[in-house]
Amino acid sequence: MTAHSDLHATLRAPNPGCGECAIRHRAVCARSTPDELDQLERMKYYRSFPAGQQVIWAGDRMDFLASVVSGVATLTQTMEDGRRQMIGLLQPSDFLGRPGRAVAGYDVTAVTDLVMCCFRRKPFEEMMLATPNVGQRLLEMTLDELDSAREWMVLLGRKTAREKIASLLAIIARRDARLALAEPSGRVVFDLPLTREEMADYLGLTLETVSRQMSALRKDGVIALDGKRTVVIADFDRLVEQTGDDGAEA
Amino acid sequence: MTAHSDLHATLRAPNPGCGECAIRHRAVCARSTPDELDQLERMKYYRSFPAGQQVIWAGDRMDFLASVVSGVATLTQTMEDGRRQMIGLLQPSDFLGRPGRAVAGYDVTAVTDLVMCCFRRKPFEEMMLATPNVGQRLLEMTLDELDSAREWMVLLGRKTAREKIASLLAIIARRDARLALAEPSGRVVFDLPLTREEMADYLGLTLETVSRQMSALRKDGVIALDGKRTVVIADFDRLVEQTGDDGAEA
DNA sequence: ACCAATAGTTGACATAGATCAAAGCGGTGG
DNA sequence: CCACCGCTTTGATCTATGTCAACTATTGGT
Repeated sequence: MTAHSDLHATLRAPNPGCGECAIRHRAVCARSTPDELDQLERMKYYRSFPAGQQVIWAGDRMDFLASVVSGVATLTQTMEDGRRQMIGLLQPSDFLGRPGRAVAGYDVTAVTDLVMCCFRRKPFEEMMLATPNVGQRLLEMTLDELDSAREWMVLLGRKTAREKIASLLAIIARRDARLALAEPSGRVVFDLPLTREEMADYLGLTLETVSRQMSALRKDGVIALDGKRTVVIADFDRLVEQTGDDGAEA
Repeated sequence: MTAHSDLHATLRAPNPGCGECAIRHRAVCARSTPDELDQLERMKYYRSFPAGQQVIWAGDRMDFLASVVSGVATLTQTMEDGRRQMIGLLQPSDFLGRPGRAVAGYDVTAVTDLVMCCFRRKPFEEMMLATPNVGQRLLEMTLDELDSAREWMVLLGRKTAREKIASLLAIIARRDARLALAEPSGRVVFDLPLTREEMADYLGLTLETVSRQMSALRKDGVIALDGKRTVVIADFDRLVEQTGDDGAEA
């Protein structure tokens, strides 16, 4: 949980220095020189969003680009008749926005309390032209995102409901482990940041199917639930066997 | 790789100059200076592949990066039990390979006769570090690919079989039109570069469902077929209505 | 403490698309 | 010219997942 003061509103939070930043070594700024960090420092501001709040609507003008500092945000696309598909899940150090395009392509929502480090668009884009480090790092990050989007396409196009759920759980477990700099194995415990409906939007399923498959995995002893949101995995490898892919994946 | 030389094999084609290159203004080299083009000229070689030939297998070492000059190639991922999902469709000017990672992540197949302009990895990567134009252009192209991967995720996760087929036809029609620098509208005619099975792999369907939906669209007068592969669209807007999205898409 | 609201579960039933099977249709090589 | 092969179409049936609906559990407000 994070600082927000009044009720439902976006907050401009105080501006920690890049030196102490938790995502310093993974974010767009990972390769920036001290001099560049100074510049970034001058164009940046923190914003917080409470869980559930919309960060951006598709079609909105976005005058900033940003790194997620803490919390989780989703990117979703909604069809005219209301069908929704999640197309991205932003975690700490992930980047939001597209240099060179000021109009958002999709909805962005804070699913947990969220803190973002926002860069004013104009100076950020100028910096990308003037010096290579940010751009090079962003290319690398974008290639990684493209890879995971492609893995996601396999999930959406070819996996069964059970495999989809297992894959999502494995992804979240891996991400949590990564923040702790470990590879998950054996017993793993984590909190689901998503509701059943959000999981369904992620997986191209209905929330009922998600619920049923969670129950099935529980009945089969692959997972256990502590409350609705805390997931206990007795044996991580056993979970990975249910994902349909060969374990060697990212 | 894969230098092999005989009958059904890859051909090293003569090396046209960048000056006359058809994809010069859209490919990774779009922003390169004459000086940089000279450098690229020295690190590049053309290769041709006949329709149906595998360009790369997932896990192969790739000592080059490349632009598609002409023809169409697919990127596909195969699960252990044989389920396949197409995760990319490379058209002229599209880029293949990942700077900084020499191992292919997925299978690449020529679905039509294919010509690629290959760059030796080492000098290409050095050039990306030394000068910004290639890297900046590649970032832009990668962001575009990420956008279309995300559109694709919506298709895979939420569209009906009929909408998927209509979407694919619209995408191919748009691509063909783009090469002729026009927006499709009214009557459009094009050749499908894919078999029914490849379409199915693209769309997360079976080939039977693809065939049935093609027949249904034909019966409903949305499309007409001339042979199996030539598609005639009487009214492009009518097709777009069947895609499920609001026409304003890329 | 209670109520209302939100999130999740479970059941009964419907259906889009998968699966299994057979047959048509062009091409190509003998 | 025929036989074969890859591709496609079409039909009959099956099934995973969606839909609709009722019920339960949890949470936060008064």
